[in-house]
Amino acid sequence: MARVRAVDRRLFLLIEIAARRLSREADARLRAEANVSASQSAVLFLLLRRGERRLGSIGDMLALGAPAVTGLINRMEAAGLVIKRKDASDKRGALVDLTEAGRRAAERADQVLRGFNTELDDKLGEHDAAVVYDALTRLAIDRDE
Amino acid sequence: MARVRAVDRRLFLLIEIAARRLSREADARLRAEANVSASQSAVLFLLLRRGERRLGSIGDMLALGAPAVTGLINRMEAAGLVIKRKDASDKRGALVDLTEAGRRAAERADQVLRGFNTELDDKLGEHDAAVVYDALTRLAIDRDE
DNA sequence: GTAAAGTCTTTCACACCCGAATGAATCGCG
DNA sequence: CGCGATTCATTCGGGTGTGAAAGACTTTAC
Repeated sequence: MARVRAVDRRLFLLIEIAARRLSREADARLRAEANVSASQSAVLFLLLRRGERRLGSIGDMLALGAPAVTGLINRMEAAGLVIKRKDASDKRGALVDLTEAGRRAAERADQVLRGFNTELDDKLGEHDAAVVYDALTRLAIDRDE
Repeated sequence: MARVRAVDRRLFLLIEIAARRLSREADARLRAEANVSASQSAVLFLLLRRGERRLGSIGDMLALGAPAVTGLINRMEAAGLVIKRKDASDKRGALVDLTEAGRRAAERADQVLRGFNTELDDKLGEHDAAVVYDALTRLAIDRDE
């Protein structure tokens, strides 16, 4: 039904379309099975694996601007997934960490996305998945220095 | 500076991050040089190549839901880029077409994105770019039938 | 020590996307 | 023909993103 090829050959537009489709699907599954959004799940995974972090660090890792992180974390705090506290060693900043509920949600979300990712890998095949992963990593990394 | 690899190995999250970075860059260039947004440029290219279309058709091609298309087209109409008129043969629907200003903006935007795309291709290399293009196309196409 | 510059987060105004619900027009089938 | 199902677009409420500007704090330089 979708006629993606017809739209344009520009890689940038194609990535946007693919990202939109995948996000919609992933978001629906995550909300249904783990009660979190796709954006929230990225923060949960980050905190689960790397522990407590500053807002700015979260933004660097997820390629989000500061206002986006502020809003996302505030909503997650209101949902009881994370707690935010002032950084005693630098009172400009704030540290974010998982709550117990956040940790459980992260683990449920991990299961959901693990399954989703397996489906995507199957669809692409081993070789292509590896190339895509590597290529997107190169694109996602800062160009400037 | 960006530590994308550290975040997660899940393809879906990586695509989101890459899409965000590329969109930010493309959007900035398009606004500076063609005075349109990245989202608007996708509609402009579609109309330039394929001519007048219904709102729903635009949504199908760009993987956008109906409310997103309504808002996007309304903003573009307010900016003088497109005109919307009732479809005489089916009064439920509306047809969207480029204005003269829209056509000029589409051509400027095309130049901008052509250059951007060349940079991306150079960064990826010919083989990887082809694989990524093909893989994303498969991902972007509807899974269900 | 203090003034200037830099860093971190928030606020603001707005673009852009979603699902759900609504209204308008058409289609399809009895 | 006529009425129920379908389709197309819009509105609504809300999440998620942006750049610009402001506020709080820290660092740097003199």
